[in-house]
Amino acid sequence: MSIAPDTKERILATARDLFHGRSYADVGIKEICTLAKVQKGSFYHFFPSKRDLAMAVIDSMADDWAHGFVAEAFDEALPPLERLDYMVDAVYFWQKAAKNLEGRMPGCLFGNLALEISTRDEVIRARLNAVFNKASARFHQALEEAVENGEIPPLDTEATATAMLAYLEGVILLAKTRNDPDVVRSLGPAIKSIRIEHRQTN
Amino acid sequence: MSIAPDTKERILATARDLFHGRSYADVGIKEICTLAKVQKGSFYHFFPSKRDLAMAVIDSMADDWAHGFVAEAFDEALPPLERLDYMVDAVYFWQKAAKNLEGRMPGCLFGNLALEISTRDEVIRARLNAVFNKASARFHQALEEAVENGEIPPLDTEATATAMLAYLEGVILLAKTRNDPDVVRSLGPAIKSIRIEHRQTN
DNA sequence: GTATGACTAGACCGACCGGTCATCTCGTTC
DNA sequence: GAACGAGATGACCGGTCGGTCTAGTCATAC
Repeated sequence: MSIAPDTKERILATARDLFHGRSYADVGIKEICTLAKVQKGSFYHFFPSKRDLAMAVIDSMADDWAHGFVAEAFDEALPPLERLDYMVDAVYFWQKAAKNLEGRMPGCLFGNLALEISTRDEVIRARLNAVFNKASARFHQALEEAVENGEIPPLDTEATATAMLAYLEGVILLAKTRNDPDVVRSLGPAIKSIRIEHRQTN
Repeated sequence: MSIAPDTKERILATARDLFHGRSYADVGIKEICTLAKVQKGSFYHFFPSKRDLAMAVIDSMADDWAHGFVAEAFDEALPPLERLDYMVDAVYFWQKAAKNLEGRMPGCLFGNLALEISTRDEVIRARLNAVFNKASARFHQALEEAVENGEIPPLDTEATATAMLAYLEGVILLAKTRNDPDVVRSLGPAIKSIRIEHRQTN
């Protein structure tokens, strides 16, 4: 996107786009190199293997997320429940923009990779799991605040946060299968209806 | 599983297990043939291509679903809301059994394939979408009945049904990423909390 | 008893895969 | 200005991929 970035960055960005838009297995190193205008030897100078590239892509995307629209959506200046709507909106606009560009809804890179390779690679699975845990923590914090503020009745904030993340991933999955970002907009807001009560500790 | 089924059935069953347990791209025809004790020539006698095999696998699995535990879960003799719990339980036990057998949670074959290949193959995408629509219809019917019975206040049953399916898929996705079927049991029941109100038509 | 056609068998194919490696370029260091 | 090393280059490798093809088996039909 920017002008002549470092070779490594170019590889990373290209791989990210290709993995996201298609899948890990379907994208070859040769193709990545061609699009990134990098030679095969250079590629292997920076990344020991395709698998390592995948992990770098995950880290890079997770980083962008954390400091990009996720940070915006979960801005502590926003009322907690509005953050959920913001997040849903952000996903919607992102997916819609991607579809307009490439004709297809790419879905969530992490979800895609999780279903594709987490059965085959324990390390990558753990990595993706960590990303989800971080995302879940954002929801958790928002819920905690919402309960404190009295915006919602007390509930099991941790479990509900995870459930909300699951719902969001599920909505993206369904939207991708329909190739229709509007699914995110129509189903997304219901994320606020999800509730898991405290396990009775009495 | 059964004793010496037809060659075509053996191929289908083997491919289903392998695709489900790993992924479409990661499983080669040679491997399917070996495990199914079938020669390559025989394979291509029954299936024109790997892609056609994938579609046959989807159809076969969808059929098994529809007549198997989904039919059980959504048995009209059950109270509507109990059907949701039944479905969640069924998913949990299935995933847990699979994990005990193979060490890894395979997740939902349809969800897996949807994220892996729906960006690349429009026909398969549509096929998977149809499967999801059928599943959604089950939820829809249950919700309709629940509203009629007065078990729950009126709501947009169609949108809510889709949202519930999305939630279930999302929960399975997260559980697979954690490789922990218990996630299904702990988050699953919250499916009943999801509500999408009627769009105001007044 | 021979022709037919569904099915089996497995050698074979070109393309492509992830990955290696010897060679070269070129800025930096002394 | 020689030595060095990060990085670039692209030919090359063994293996595997999905898929083809010819030959052969065998039950049935006539």
